[in-house]
Amino acid sequence: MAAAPAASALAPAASASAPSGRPGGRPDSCGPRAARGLRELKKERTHDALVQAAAELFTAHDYDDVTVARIAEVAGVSTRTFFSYFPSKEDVLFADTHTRLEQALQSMADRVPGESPVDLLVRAVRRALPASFSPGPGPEVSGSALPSLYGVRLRLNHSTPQIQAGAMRRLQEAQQLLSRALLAAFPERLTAVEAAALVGAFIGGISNAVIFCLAEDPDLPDTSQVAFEALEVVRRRLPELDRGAEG
Amino acid sequence: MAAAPAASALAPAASASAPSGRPGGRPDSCGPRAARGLRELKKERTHDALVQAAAELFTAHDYDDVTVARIAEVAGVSTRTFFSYFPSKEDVLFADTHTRLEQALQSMADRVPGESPVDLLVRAVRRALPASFSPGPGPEVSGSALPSLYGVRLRLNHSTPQIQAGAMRRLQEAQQLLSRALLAAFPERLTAVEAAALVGAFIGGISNAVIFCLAEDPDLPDTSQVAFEALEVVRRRLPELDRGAEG
DNA sequence: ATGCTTCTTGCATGCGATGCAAAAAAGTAG
DNA sequence: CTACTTTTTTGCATCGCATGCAAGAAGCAT
Repeated sequence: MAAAPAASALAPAASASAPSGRPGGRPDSCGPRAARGLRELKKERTHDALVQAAAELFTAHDYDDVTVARIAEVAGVSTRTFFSYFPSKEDVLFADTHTRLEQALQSMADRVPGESPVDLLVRAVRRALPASFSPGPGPEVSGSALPSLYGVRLRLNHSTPQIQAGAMRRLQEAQQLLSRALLAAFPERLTAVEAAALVGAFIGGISNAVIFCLAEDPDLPDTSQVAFEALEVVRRRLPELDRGAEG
Repeated sequence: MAAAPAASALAPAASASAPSGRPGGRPDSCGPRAARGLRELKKERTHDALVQAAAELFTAHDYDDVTVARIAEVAGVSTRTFFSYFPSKEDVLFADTHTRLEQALQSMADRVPGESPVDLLVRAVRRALPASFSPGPGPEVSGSALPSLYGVRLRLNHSTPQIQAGAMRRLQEAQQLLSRALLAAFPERLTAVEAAALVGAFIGGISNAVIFCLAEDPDLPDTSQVAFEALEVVRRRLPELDRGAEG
């Protein structure tokens, strides 16, 4: 359908999901189906209903043609309640993105002895990539498989600047956390600039390649293929592309 | 004061500045002071007045505390008129960013014979960098020196997610154009993925390093120093950081 | 001046988002 | 089951951003 962002791919950041009121995004950790009380259970149900409703509506209509009131209506709650689950209309679209980032950060945490900084970074990125580009149902969050918010984001990203901007900002925040984690894994060997430059180079190279190719061909079959190619370019072929010659 | 974005640094994209009505951003090209009629002159004056008013207000107050109505009032026009000069409140903050991108794209156009792809890219980036990080008055647009929107962006960028998002989106669009230009400069030697990966790696590495360092120390004296360091890391030290050893 | 074009302005409208207080539901005793 | 506390939902009012429209004002030509 549409085209632009590998940005949404690598996930958002650690922003608190609960706006003001109590009914936070979801009963925090506590295993998938360990709802202790009826309260927690209904909160989870409402949360999922809102995401589900949003996914369906955004699949069928443009971003600006879907009102928060309509999402809430389909989910069976009042408009006001929506904003006690998500701080903005935009956020419901990124409800599933915390998982990938946490995976990547986890990879960063357990580092293999002989590994180089780039090794570690690449391993973390590789682990997050496949889940980021599968157009199928996103990683099931909390037992009930949510609809593919990734697919919706992918389509809305070239049609709606606001979504593209939000995706890029979240990707940026993820890079900050990854940089910090990489620096923490190699406190002796890396400076802050080196860690951040490495993370930015790999994530930036991959995401820009995917976005660029999607802009050329919106119906690109395999985006993860492009992502892995770009990864290799940044890691291996960069010196070669720095050698002068006549093209 | 504040902290985050080298993003705003590299400028925005080719988005049309005029929303709906005629009174576009500014009489397009036609030299600094070649106003042919009274119409064009007043348009330019109003445009600059709006930017000036916005810069002053955003310098003194937070983004959300400055209403469009107030900006228009200070500029001496009606609220409605603001939106015939800028499509949104956000856009007035990025009124000066087209210059740097055009500079970089221009550098891409005239390529030196023996130059490698990385050479060319680095030259283009190097040319855009200094202008991007000087906290002084931005590049004077059209004769009258406008106040430093860069400084305002820098401060608002860590306090206002919306601005950070907008800056990242514009940087992303700039990367798209740079990728296309680089590919056009080396049609035989580069694939689309390679060109995009290169651009993304360098811009991503630099911007993430600057943002990361600014997050650690908001009052960092010389951001361009960090930028050039990051550039060298991506270009030269990447292979070294890929060699396994005990840290 | 007479018209034509272009820009400005005010008005009405719709939507996103927040604060507040009342109503409803869940949880906890007794 | 009843009474009481806590939490969640809801409606309502409000504000700001943004757009469309039509009337008015200003530049501009003949």
